[in-house]
Amino acid sequence: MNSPSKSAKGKGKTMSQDYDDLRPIITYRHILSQNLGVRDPLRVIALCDSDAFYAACERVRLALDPTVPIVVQQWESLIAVSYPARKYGISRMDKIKDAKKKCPNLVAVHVATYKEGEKEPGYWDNVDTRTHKVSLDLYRRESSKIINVFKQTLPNGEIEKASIDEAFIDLTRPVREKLLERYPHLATVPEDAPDGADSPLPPPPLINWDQLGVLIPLTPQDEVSAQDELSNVESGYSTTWHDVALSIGAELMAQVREEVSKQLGYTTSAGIARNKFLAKLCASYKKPNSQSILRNDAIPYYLRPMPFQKIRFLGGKLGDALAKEYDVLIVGDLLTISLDEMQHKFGENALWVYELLRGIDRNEVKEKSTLFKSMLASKNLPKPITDPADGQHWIRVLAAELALRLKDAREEVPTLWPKTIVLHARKGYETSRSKQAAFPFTKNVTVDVIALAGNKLWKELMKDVTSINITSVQLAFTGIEAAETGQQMIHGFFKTRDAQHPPLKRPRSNSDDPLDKGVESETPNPPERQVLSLTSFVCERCHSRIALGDVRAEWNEEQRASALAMLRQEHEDFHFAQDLAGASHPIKPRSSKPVSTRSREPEPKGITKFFSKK
DNA sequence: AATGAAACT
DNA sequence: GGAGTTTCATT
Ligand SMILES: Nc1ccn([C@H]2C[C@H](O)[C@@H](COP(=O)(O)OP(=O)(O)OP(=O)(O)O)O2)c(=O)n1
Repeated sequence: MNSPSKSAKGKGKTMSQDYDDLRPIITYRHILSQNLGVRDPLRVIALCDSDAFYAACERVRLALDPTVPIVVQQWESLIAVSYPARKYGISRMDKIKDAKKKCPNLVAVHVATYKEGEKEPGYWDNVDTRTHKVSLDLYRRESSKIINVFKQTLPNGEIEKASIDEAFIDLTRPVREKLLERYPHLATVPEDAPDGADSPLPPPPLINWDQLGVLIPLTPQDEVSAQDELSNVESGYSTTWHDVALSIGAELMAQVREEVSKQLGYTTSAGIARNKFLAKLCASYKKPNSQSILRNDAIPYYLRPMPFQKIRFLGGKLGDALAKEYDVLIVGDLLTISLDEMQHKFGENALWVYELLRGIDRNEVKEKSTLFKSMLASKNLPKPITDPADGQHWIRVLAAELALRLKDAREEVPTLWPKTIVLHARKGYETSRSKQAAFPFTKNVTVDVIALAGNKLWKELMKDVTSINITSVQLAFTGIEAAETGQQMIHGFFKTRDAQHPPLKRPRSNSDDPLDKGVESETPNPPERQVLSLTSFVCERCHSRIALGDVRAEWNEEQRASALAMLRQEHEDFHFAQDLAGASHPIKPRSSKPVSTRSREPEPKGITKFFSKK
């Protein structure tokens, strides 16, 4: 089947040819190929989204029954509302007071917060936005647990974390495996096939969609009819092999979601379709705790009446601009705009918008787990900082968060390291200043090391400034990279380092803090005083004494210890860098193909920057 | 390197 | 609509 015959282009009418690739011919070659990527006619993509995520996390943490109406509170407002609570008409951004009015036995949990002096977030009484900082750590951790269940359940599925509670899964491979397993005759090209491997597959079987989720209807009539193949047959619909693929994808997703539910207690909603965009869009067709399947032939009916501002990337200014420019709201209305016309008005963006509207999305599901990411902790200050000295406090809180997060991240990828640290400070609305610096390559990224670096940046930021009125502080790691190949040496580095500095067996050593190790290792079993007054150390490798260049009188012991720890780490990094330079060169990343069409999610561009500096 | 915008949860 | 993230484009 090829595209429908061309019909004349008319104004104000959407053409059936707008959706012209819904039933591509599928051949043996297709099913036997491994790497067709976005051009695979049997591609199956899923988007899985956790229901009322923050609320679910708190519900699980508190071991509450899933039916209790629970809500996550942030100051006086709500940021997540469980489905049971939604039954009472409660919505996000209701005030907690109103919510309680609507549902007197509502369970309200305030988000965990960091507060002054505490290294870890907690659930405190009397939280206050002026003194506390919201912590999303629980949700991040639960999120990564869910991702791990995905990975473990679908060893062959490519997984891309899309947000704290969403992930795309490329099911194409596992689906094809099952397809061939279940229909082994597809694996061999018949002798009498007219075009050999390029012959079309034989007719597909009927599908029993029971238990597989909700089918998004093909037509208004289909909407009211029973969801089975028989009725489809009667209405003239014929199943495709891609439908079969989708149904297998749905099976897999049902399994995965069941695992998440069993292992972790979270319900999820998923969308299953031929590409990311459609998977995402149809995931919200029915929630909670459900999954929806969008067959290719259902795309036009589903997409045309869709308000396009619901589409990812069209939810913001671009969507507004489109709506305003053409004075329309739904996808169908935009189909009348020619590509040329759109390119004229929207340049760069035009092509992929044009394609999106037609259900085309060429983006791959790419595993980007932790790679290529930055890590930012920030705090808006309702009560602005006016004294530069007060910056320290918040920087320390942010540093604590970053330390925790990096530690968590390294549990999965131990060789993760941030190349730079950057501090932003915003005054009022607009006018933000930032300052960045290289971050030492070290395993022991402690609160102190981060805070010290942050404070240094803060000072640079604050100097040559008379009046300050900081309303927002942000501390971030950027250029976080994982050493992948040829990294035995880095593992080695970490190991030797630990071996060289084993925790000394001192009864009440706070051995949790690697900082202690370093200091102590230079002066075994020293009296506390002595340790605390050190301002230099002797390097075991080069036997020189390395001293702090600048010891400030106003430093307290903690600050001094931090400074020393950082100095030591910098010095060790220096040695490590030398070692590296002498060793065979580590990374050469995977191929980066030049193919890429303009897309909103550009292909990885500069992976080659890896280790490029000497 | 610094700043800012945009999009999203 | 608040708070927090992340990425990208521009300067
Ligand atoms: N404007 C927003 C949107 C979301 N979130 C947070 C709270 C949500 O729990 C989490 C996930 O966002 P979703 O948009 O996926 O919404 P929910 O998971 O809460 O509900 P749903 O079941 O509709 O996905 O992100 C937020 O803080 N602010």
